[in-house]
Amino acid sequence: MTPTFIFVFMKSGRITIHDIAKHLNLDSSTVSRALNDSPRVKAKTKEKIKKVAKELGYMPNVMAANLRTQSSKSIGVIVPWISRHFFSSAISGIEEEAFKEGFNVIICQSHDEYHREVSSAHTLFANRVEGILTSVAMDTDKYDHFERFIESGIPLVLFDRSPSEVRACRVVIDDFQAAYEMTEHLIQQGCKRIAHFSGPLHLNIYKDRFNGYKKALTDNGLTFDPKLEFNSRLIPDDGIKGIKYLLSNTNRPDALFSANDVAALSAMQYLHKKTSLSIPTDIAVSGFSNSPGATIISPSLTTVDQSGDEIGRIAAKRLVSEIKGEMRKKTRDIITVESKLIIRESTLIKVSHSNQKKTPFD
Amino acid sequence: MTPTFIFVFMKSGRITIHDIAKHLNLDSSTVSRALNDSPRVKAKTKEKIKKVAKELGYMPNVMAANLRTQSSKSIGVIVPWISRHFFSSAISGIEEEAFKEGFNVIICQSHDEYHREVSSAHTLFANRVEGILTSVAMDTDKYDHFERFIESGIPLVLFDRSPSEVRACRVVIDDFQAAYEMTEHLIQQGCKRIAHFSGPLHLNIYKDRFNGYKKALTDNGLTFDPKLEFNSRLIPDDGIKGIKYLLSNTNRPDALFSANDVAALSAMQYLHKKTSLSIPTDIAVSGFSNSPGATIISPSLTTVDQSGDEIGRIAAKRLVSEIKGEMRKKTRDIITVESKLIIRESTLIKVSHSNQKKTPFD
DNA sequence: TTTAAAAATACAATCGATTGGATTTTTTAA
DNA sequence: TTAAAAAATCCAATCGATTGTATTTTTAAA
Repeated sequence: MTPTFIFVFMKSGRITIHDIAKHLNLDSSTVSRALNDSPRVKAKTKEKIKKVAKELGYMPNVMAANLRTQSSKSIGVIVPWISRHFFSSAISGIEEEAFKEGFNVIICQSHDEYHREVSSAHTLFANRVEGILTSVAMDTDKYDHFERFIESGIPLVLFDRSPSEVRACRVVIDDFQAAYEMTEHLIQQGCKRIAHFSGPLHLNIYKDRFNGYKKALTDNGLTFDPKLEFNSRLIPDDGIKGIKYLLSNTNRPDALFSANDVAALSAMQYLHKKTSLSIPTDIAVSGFSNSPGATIISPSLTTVDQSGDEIGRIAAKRLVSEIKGEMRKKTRDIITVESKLIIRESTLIKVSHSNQKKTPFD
Repeated sequence: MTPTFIFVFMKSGRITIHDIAKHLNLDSSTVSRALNDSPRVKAKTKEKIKKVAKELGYMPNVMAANLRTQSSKSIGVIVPWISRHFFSSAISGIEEEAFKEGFNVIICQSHDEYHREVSSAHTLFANRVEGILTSVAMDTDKYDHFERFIESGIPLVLFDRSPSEVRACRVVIDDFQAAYEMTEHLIQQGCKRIAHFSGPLHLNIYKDRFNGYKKALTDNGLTFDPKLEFNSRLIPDDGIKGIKYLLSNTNRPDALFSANDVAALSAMQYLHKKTSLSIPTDIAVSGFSNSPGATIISPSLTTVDQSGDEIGRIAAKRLVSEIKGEMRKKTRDIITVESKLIIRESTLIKVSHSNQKKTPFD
């Protein structure tokens, strides 16, 4: 290689398979096949080609390859809020899995707004993502923007908030069962008037949690009192409004099961600062999601652990296998990920042996 | 348009500019120019073309355009942990800004490991990202993997953990000043033996915080006692180890300033559960970052607010303007984002009027 | 009406890798 | 030694949009 040659390379910026081919007096097609380990190239030739490629610092131009193969090697993710712990954990799991499989992850957030979700879906479609992972916005009650992917044969996997109206695989936890167990736990602790903070009920997760709660009540001889339900979007402010509402009732509850941790935490803070009620003896409190705050608050919050990381990982795995065409048929499978009741101080009225855990402080 | 024609379109899947051109008996170059609003195409022709494009449901093939223009329209982000609140907020801000400018955001996480950071950088380079945003891993103390971008003229912007060894713009807060103010605040509260949880000191942010702390001590007539420094990676476990260590000293501190919230929070929990010391009267505690847990813990944690969202947004803005070539010279600017001392209960020994804030519970 | 200038459009190469088919080289068998 | 089979390599089209240059059409001026 002459100095002039080097200069040309430097100037043009990047090495292509043609440069390698020229170097070895071969055709670029042979170089391409060699680098892709095609059986059509002799082993010895492959070696030579790979050696030169390395020497010249060759890096394949992903865009060119993608154009030719009509594959973008990227998947899209739409979540309500990137910075919400559950979602960022899910993204983390998705990223892990996707990168392992050679996919890039393009992230969008809907801010829980329908129109933003639609526009993100458009953007991802235009970017030719090979698959979509999403947890829908609270506002979303129409699903046409997803149909487009389904019609184009682009795999779609829903996780967490996953409306059954969408014809796609769903990765969820058993919200009904988890809520049922949580409610039974409260009943076992002796609670009789158990209140519930419910979320938007057009979203299956909140509907299921609500139903699990009601079923556990009736199965245990308690009747569901509509006055003990407070429906909201479950943002911090709603927790305060909700607990205020419940306490304003003549017959206040002796337990609160919130459909998410966020609202439970702010309700607890309200109880601490503005009332003399103590948790859990006067009122037991539990949440849902096992957010980081649950162990920070005192008393620590009983909740349901749903690993965002694991859900994200599993959803991504499924998506990739659909993209690769490994699925017999892209049916509307429901993949249920294990969730777990985490009993902490906020509901432990009767201290039992099995519930006394080692703390990290010992 | 004949039915056969439609069929061909359907079958081939997607409409290209050539299809539009054929439809109107024009050349594809004219179609391309029309869709890009080139002045070389008559207004009337543009209209016709856009109308047909819409009718046929044309969507540009981003990959083809990118290949031709040699631009990927995407930027890469490498952060230690996607799911850490500060970073997910930063990503959120980055996403906002990038999408507004038509860039996709490809996310990688280093898990605070050097080799993962290197391999992420490689992946992003291979994907021809047009710019990189990063906060480096704790383990990272070599920076060659970034040089490659700089040499190739690919803009790089560091935020948060941003070693000055890298020849790139940095978006940071004034860690020295913030730590200085925090320490002075503790001194004003009457604390005399102020301990510090320091982070890895090869990272500028932790070094600056440490230095700001020491300077404030000496400026206020206190001497820095090395026994009151506990150095670690500041993970939750380190908070416990650190406070245990400090309490084992003969002369225990009356204040603790942790270089992050995580370690401060776990130290506080240890103090609650395993000692009879009360916060802030026996020992005042403060952290850094204003993580969500800071308002959940009781007493609420005094800390320094650094908006991840804003830092991400500003870093992305800068990166985009470097990509667009709007910078005169890509000098190693340092952009300082405003941070703010948030005084809460964990350090409020003397209650002053100015510090009494309205709570969201009123 | 003619012609030069300007505007609009067409042509064709290009980005870099992939891939079916054609051609050349090597191997194997007769 | 030669022909057929197999292996290795080359040729050329392709993916879809972009863009410099060439050509045609329109407009304006003489």
